[in-house]
Amino acid sequence: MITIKLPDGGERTLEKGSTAGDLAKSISQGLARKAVGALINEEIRDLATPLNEQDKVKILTPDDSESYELLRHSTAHVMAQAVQRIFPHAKIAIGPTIQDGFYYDFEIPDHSLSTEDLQKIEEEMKKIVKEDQKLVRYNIPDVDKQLDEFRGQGEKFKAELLNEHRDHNPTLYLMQDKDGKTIWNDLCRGPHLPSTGVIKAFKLMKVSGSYWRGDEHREQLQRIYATAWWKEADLADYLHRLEEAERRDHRKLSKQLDLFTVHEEVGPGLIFWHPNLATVRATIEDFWRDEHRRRGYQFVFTPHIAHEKLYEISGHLENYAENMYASMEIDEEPYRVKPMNCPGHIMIYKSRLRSYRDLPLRFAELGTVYRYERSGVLHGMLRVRGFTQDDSHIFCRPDQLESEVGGILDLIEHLMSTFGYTYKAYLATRPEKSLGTTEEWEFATTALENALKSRKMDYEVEEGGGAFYAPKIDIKLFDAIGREWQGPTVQVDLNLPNRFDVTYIGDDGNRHKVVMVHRAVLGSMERFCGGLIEHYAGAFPTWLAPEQVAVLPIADRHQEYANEVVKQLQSKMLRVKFDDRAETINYRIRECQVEQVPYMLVIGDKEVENKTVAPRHRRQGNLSPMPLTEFIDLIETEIKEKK
RNA sequence: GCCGACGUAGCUCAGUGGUAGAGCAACGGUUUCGUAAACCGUAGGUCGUGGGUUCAAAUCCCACCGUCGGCUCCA
Repeated sequence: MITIKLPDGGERTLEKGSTAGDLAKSISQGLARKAVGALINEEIRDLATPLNEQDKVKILTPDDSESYELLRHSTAHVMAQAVQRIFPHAKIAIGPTIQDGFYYDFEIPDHSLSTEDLQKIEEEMKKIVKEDQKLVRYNIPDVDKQLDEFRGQGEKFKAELLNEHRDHNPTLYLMQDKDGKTIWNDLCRGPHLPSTGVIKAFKLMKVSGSYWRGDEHREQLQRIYATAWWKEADLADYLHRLEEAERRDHRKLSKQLDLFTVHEEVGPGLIFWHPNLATVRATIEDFWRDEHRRRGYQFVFTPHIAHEKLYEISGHLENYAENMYASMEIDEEPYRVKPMNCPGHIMIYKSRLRSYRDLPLRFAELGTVYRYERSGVLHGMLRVRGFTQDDSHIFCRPDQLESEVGGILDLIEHLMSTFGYTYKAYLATRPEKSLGTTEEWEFATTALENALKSRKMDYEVEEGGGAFYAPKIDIKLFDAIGREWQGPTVQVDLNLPNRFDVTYIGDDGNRHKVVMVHRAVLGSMERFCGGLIEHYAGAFPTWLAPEQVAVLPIADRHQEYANEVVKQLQSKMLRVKFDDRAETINYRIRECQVEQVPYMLVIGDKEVENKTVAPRHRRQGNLSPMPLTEFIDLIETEIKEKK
């Protein structure tokens, strides 16, 4: 007999050789019916896994979030089998689970998968689900024999993987029909559902290209992305979430709200900011400058091109050339468009001797840079070739590093919460390939970590996730619908101070290497504003809105007073839209609603007579009529509070 | 860059070998209206670009440009 520990702290005694499934049965018939797998010592396993003495076991049912792993992985196998039924010459590669679903890669000679194929494959998958095939784990007893079999079938990818995993107890998962006959198998470490019959709601989403092992020099494969859920309702929810994301797509909203364009005549990845979005950006930049002044930053400006010498010293030509634009000749000398602002800021630092008393120096610049991105990765405003970073470099003494990082984190938290983002920090430590000494890395990493701790910021350590020249804190943002965005970053640069020999004179009269911190809070104006559009779904809060208030006289006889209102609002620096076109009031209100103007002031007989305005808020609807001064107070307060 | 899809009026889209269409927007007129689309009319397109097939091409073929979805999440 063996004793098994249950999640509620209880124990259960079973016969030796019992499986997780047996345990479920011994607990209750209901649980056994619902069971799809087990969490054994914190690991997701098959229901058929034999248990050992003192195992901690939790039976997994569709109510447990861990069960999605099983569902999606098994559905991936169902899909692979379906694809091979329809395309017998298809060779299977890998099929892992991903966020909300899974994919599977195939090599299908002479056929490109289309949307119609996806439908056919889905139909075939439904059959396999109906057949209720058993998924059985099978230890490969003779690897060479199995390799021969895979090779005989032309399953070269499986053969390659098996050969690599030959010493790790490789397993197959057999898919068997009602009579226990194996009709399909896949090299897989599992775990899996007990059978395909429990699979309920799935949908094949899209086809795309991929490479075997992500290597562009190897076989080009076709990938099918899919999603799977325990209930149809959950699938519907998921599809609805995708629709919501699509509704918020900044490229789509840009057309509706006239925000930005890119032009074929100009080139891909180069953004034209139209007045509406430029207003948003300028407002953010003003805020950004204010917050930097408040924190002792100094603003600098640096040239957009520089002699190649600069990038030779910085090492960018050596390590970053593939992202830089080609050299141009000026007076027979080679110049480059700048891909980064750091070397420029170092030039300013090095323009004179710096004393320890001068430090810290905090140089900040909204610096525009140009980087080559492969054509296929460009994406609206989020991935572009020319962009403006809210860049800053802090030059400080080692004893100042921790408090400087603390100051940056304070700025980050202030800015991000103003925009309504929640966030989480990641501390990325030294990667395998890296510059610098162990002491430098330890010193810098500890300073970053201490700053996080003393601010009580929630963070996770990403071992080896740092840049080759710097440990860093990366902050991930979560937007209004819970999506994750790449956010602020703080890096302690262990490279450039050496390359440029950036020093200060210490109180001992000697030269010391400066500590250089590189940081961006918004990242780039392009990506940040693109993200904001989606975060707010185009409805910018009043302080950012391109047009903050619209004035709408009902009829011509109200124009004079309406004009008066417009003047008053403008004198308060409010961004006013005056719409006295001969359209119906309904029409003009609708247009403002579509344009997401926060406030509309309707002016009719009553308002003229009482010298009031009748405000309508884009979300709250009509507010009670009030004197203009009262409305100005209201909107000014809102703007001041950055709402 | 690679795989796949797509490119028709400012926008959203219809048109699959035989004279380019609709709605919205724009423009002109009428309407002067109380909280999400008044009415009538006008104009607007070398169908992404270039080449080819054909008596005839938005439509079929090729090349290029651009856009979109992917190409990291390891059996």
